[in-house]
Amino acid sequence: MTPPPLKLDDHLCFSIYAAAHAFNRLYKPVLDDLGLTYPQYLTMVALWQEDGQRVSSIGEKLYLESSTLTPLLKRLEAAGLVTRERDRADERQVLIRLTDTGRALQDRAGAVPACVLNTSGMSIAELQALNREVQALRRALDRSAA
Amino acid sequence: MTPPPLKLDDHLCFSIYAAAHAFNRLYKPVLDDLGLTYPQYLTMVALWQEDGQRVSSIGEKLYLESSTLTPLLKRLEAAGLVTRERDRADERQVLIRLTDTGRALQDRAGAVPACVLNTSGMSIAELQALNREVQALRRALDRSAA
DNA sequence: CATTTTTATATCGCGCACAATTAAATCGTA
DNA sequence: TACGATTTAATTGTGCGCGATATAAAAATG
Repeated sequence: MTPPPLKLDDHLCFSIYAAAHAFNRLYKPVLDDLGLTYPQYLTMVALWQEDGQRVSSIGEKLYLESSTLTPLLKRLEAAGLVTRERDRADERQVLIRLTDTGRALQDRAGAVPACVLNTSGMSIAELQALNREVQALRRALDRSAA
Repeated sequence: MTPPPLKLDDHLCFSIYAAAHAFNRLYKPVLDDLGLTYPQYLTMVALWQEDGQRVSSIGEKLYLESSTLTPLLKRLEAAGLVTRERDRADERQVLIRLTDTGRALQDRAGAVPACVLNTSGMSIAELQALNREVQALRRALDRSAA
């Protein structure tokens, strides 16, 4: 009486994994226009929301480790979008701040979420509802991991 | 009258992206036990469902390119789970077949989807319903990309 | 005040993930 | 048969993403 083996399409994890790739492909031309990768875009969104954050603060919001963020932030710095500066009060911390160029990029960044609305054929309400469901799933998966 | 800038949590793409990472973290200990990474697990699921596929056939099912699959399949071959053999009828094609070890691994692989049920606190019906919604989202995003 | 522990970021190694390119085999059509 | 177009997989280069570890600063401890 072993349970029947799950097929690919029965895996919720796979539909999530595949949807993440689909978003990446959809965003690719728009993000190329901004000169950003997708994780870089998320980092900029976090900084537009609150400037002058520490590396670990960004990591907590994006659920990413410093081993991922440090090189990513160096690339954003090389692109002239952010500055990386040690906090004088606590030299362990590195403060990430937007440059004028980085701040200005926000004006063009609305094209990213906009293209989801255009191409998915789903309404804002539908997208918001699904967003809440997936957020609840993530929280449920994270709870056990803690 | 520019639209207000979207915050991180307003992004459906981000909840999907973060949920994919959460699955990875949840699966990590179980997959370590099987000696597989997550994309390797998906590849094995595809082969358990249908043995003897070409590289491109696996790629179509997982939405992955040969540049991703070729090294991944070589690692599965090195682990003794699959064989890679050129089709004699058409030497361009490489047929991927399960070894006895690879087939046998399926018996222990049920632990992977099982741990979602255990830790998410969601019912099978809820997980299936969300799966269908996310699948529909992926299809909607893919349609425009074609 | 010296030692230990904790905290914050950086480094390294491995495995994806994809775009662009290459190389080889097959097919289509003259 | 010839030969350009197509198909199939492999290769290369860039950028994540994380675990393990290193380094340095700050805080806690005695």
